[in-house]
Amino acid sequence: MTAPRRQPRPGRATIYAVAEEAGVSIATVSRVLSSPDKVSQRTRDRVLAVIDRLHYVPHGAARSLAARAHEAYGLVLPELRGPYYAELLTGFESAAAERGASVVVLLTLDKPTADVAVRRLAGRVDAMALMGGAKVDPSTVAAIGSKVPVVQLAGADLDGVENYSTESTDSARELTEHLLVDHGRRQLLFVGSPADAPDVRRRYEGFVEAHAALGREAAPPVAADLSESAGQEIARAFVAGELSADGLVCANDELALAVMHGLAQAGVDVPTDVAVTGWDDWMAARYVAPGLTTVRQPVRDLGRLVGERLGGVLADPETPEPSNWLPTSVVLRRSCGCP
Amino acid sequence: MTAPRRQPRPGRATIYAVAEEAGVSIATVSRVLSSPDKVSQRTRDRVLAVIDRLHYVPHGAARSLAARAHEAYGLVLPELRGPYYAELLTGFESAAAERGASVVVLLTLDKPTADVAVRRLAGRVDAMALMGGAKVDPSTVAAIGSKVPVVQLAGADLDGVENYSTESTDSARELTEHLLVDHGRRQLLFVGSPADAPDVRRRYEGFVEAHAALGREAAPPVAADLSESAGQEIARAFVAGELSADGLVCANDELALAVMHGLAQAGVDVPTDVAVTGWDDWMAARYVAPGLTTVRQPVRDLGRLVGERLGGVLADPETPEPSNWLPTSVVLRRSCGCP
DNA sequence: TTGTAAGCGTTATCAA
DNA sequence: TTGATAACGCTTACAA
Repeated sequence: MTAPRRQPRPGRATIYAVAEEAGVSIATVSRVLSSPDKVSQRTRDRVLAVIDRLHYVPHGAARSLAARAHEAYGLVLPELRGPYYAELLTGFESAAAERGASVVVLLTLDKPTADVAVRRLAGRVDAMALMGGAKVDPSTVAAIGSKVPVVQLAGADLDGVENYSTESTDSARELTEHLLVDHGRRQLLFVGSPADAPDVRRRYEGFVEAHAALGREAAPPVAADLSESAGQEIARAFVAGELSADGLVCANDELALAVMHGLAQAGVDVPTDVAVTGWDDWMAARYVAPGLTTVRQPVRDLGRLVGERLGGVLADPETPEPSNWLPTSVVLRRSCGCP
Repeated sequence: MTAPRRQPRPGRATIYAVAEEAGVSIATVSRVLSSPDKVSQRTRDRVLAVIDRLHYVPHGAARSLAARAHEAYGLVLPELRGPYYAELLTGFESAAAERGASVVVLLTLDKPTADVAVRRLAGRVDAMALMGGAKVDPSTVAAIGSKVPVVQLAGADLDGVENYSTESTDSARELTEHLLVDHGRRQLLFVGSPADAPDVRRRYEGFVEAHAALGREAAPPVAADLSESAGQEIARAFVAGELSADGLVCANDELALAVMHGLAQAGVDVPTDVAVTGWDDWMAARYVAPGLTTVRQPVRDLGRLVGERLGGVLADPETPEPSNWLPTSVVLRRSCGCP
């Protein structure tokens, strides 16, 4: 029996309360929880019974402090709209959970002090993943990178920061060539803002490459958020004649679907009058008419890969870096002109 | 100047390193961060400069331990598919962030030891919200409820646990009556598993009530997950004649859309041959043809409400409980038979 | 197999 | 305005 340091404060039972009740030292209680085999059967049972009766739950912060591990990974995302981020988080959480780590999610959109929040987060997790589109300042990335392992997701290529993403440029080129060559489209427009996110930029690069390969010049991108309202606006502009094209390569499905819908309402036929393509292959893409031609990416796998990678470097900093991109595939449906 | 307790370990700078560098005590460094006005301008500037130079970030666990607050809220969800959970999380995170709290997300689906994870989570957060569909054992809820404030989201009515949800039964009754009365449907089937989640159960109750109000008896529910594959299976069964109905009231949009799509492929006309309705009003619902009649819920607001509520009870346990349900609205489109 | 005791890196109380 | 110092609730050598 050990000297109890405090009177049984109401609220949460501590390891001291359990130790006292069970007539053992706090070290033994700790052992019962973390290395049960180092404790005799009898003692273990007695302690476990008390733990159960008192609903004892170890204080996470105290545990983290003593064990020098937060047992948590951070994930920084711009937002959660659409299927992309949710899938990413699902894969990430799953990998984290398998390693006994919780996931702390930080959404940066609409947060004026996102960089401060990211720095703060770095003090509460063992490692973190930053989505490129979250627009965390490179200086912040560098600062926290010196404290905890940090990787980027679909981010810009920063010095010394691993970057994991799905393949984008090649698929965008393939898709664009398909429109240009197979469907003979003459005037394509890329809808999306390359400056907003590195992966959108890579898609636009593929768009440009496809044109270049045919000796043509790609039009500059038509700026648009990856949102429904941006899509409606694009459709309006198109119908109003402010935009002229026979093919719209949209940066994601949400945008593409909104565009298609707006076009259809104005009597513009897709794909006859204008082809439309998206990116992500979310569920709705195959449920609308015409079906949306798009690019499928293994986003959940990407999240899982990154979660596993964080676990890897944490376990051993020398762990070799895995392949940092995942293959995507073009999914042809009717919106591009395919039968 | 204070006695430095440790040699400057590589990796993370501690408050001691900052104090030493700035020639002040750790207490002063702490004050600079938490109550800057209690420190003289000169000292503050000097300390801040060092903090900046060293990229000092306070150790979250140490801070939580000393300050007796984790500065984190937990959110337990079954999964993240569809727009519902992502919206919920977005609202929740936003409210948490405004209160300086991080959000720890736990996904229970496919986790054999979800209850253990939830208990563990209770030791790392100041308060938590549990989604009803996450199927956390009531005994677990009770156990952790004695340690930290806990509320349920769209959950079952448990003794002593606040439950927040969107209104369901009334809207389901209204929707069902609309099908029965306005469209003269004679044979409706509810597609979904009431036992899987309390809010699905409440929707089915509304379905039953509508029938009862007309002196009819509702058919038992047709079990189905809220998933695309379940929807395909339902469509197959319908086409195969295993299910007979002139109206399908589906538990959510994902399910409804998959059913509609499967039906359309088999040449069954919606709504002529069979009406279909969903729940959630996600984006795709208005982009498919025919548009999906569904129920719109303010899910993001719900998440925000719950986050605010946790902040409220934490700040003052006597904070009066806010209204615990949010209104929903039936959205009529063509899939129910409306023009 | 068990207990003692020294941290872990902060916050906050009390003096100075 | 600042500095000592005692918690905070654990983990983990090291002893016994």
